[in-house]
Amino acid sequence: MDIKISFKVNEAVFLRDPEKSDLGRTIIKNSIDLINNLGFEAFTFKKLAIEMGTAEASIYRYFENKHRLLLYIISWYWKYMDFLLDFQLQNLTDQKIKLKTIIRLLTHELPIHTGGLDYNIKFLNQIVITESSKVYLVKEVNEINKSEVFKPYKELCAKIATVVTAYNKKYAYPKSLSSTIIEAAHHQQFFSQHLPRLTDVTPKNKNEFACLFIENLVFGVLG
Amino acid sequence: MDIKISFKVNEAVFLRDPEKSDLGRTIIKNSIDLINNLGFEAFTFKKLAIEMGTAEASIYRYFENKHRLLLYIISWYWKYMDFLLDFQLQNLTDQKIKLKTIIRLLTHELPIHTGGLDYNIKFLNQIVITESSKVYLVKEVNEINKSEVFKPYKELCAKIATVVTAYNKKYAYPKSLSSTIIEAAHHQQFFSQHLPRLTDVTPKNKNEFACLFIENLVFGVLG
DNA sequence: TTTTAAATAATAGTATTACTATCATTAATG
DNA sequence: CATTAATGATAGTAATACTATTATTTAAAA
Repeated sequence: MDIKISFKVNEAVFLRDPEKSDLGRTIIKNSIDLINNLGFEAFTFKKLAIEMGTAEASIYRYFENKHRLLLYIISWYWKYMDFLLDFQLQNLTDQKIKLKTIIRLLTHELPIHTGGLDYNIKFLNQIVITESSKVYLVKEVNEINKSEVFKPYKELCAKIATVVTAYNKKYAYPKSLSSTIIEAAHHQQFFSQHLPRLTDVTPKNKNEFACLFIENLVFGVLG
Repeated sequence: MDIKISFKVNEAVFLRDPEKSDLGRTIIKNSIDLINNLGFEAFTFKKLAIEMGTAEASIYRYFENKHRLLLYIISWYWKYMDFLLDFQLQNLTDQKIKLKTIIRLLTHELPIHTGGLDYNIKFLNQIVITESSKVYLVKEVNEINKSEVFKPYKELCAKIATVVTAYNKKYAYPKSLSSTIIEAAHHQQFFSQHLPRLTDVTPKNKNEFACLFIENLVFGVLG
């Protein structure tokens, strides 16, 4: 069985759908590699074009600018996370185990799923940790938000909030808790990698640290 | 009594100390206004120079680039926050009240303190919310960190962690909780302003929302 | 007060970035 | 086979992110 997973990212994000052509898919694949390599600030369409052996203009036919490309990648990730969540929560009835599954998913590298993901998952993970907040922390956030491109993030957040509420009906801030654990998952991973004194990471629990901290946080608040 | 508050920002951040000349102070003051206006991405030294009626080259004598300028502003804010914290925690003995004071400080506009702050505090606050994470979410974070420029953030975090531990000696993640509440304070304010569905904000509690959420979170985890 | 040094203004210049436009070529579709 | 759509190749422009030079002003030292 050779399942090919693909997600529809909101059309407002791109000019031409990169899923629908070889060039498009190559753009995404190489972007993930190059953004991971250079960081988003130093990443340019010119460099990407050279890397791919294509013309800069060709990339501009797919994305208005590099911010939109990043938004595409991050949206794709959110959709994928949403899918994995549905998949992994299937048949679970214990809300505590559901929450643990969610936290585990948010604080670890994406599992390599059967079927053709030719994106580098390790790199994608790093990009999400380091660059994802840059898609909304911009002056034009209200404008961009009008075209509903942040919907995947909001839906993921809403889905987690549902489980939070199912676990504790009296808790007053399910959505804020959800967005906080998503963001904290990224921050605590980034900090434990680069600025460890902002965390309580130890050499021993390096890989599990963010997961442990957030579990403790969530079940602390929710009881 | 006319107290002039000033904080020494790590010398590695600037080329020439902006506190020590009129031009330097004007650069900071106008930067805060202009970054708030344009957002950090669209902000340039050229535009700043025009705004100030000076030459672009003059600004480059103070800061290597706009990232360093932002780092200066954010460091200044961290130092100021640290000072305010010392000031407001003075004479408090109840650890719960201390924590509430900290949370209140982190989730509200800076109080306008007696004495000459000619920076626009409202703007500074918005910049911290929207732009502060951009100072460390960069590829060069390890390099930059070597020159100790993130020390003010780490010290602030450590100070909050001390109060956390004083409140609950058994809690295992005081530093991670501290960095999380600092970051969540920013995120939840940003989200409640621009992407409210990622939060549980209501029209009624708009101003107090982030504070209420984080208080609930902190005392939920710490008991 | 003069001399000297330091800071700033004014101007120019360069490489890179962030695009847009044009046109020829290739591939896909009907 | 003809037509359309996608790509490649090339050029060009305005803005960005700087560096360099020289003249002028201001401040400090002799």
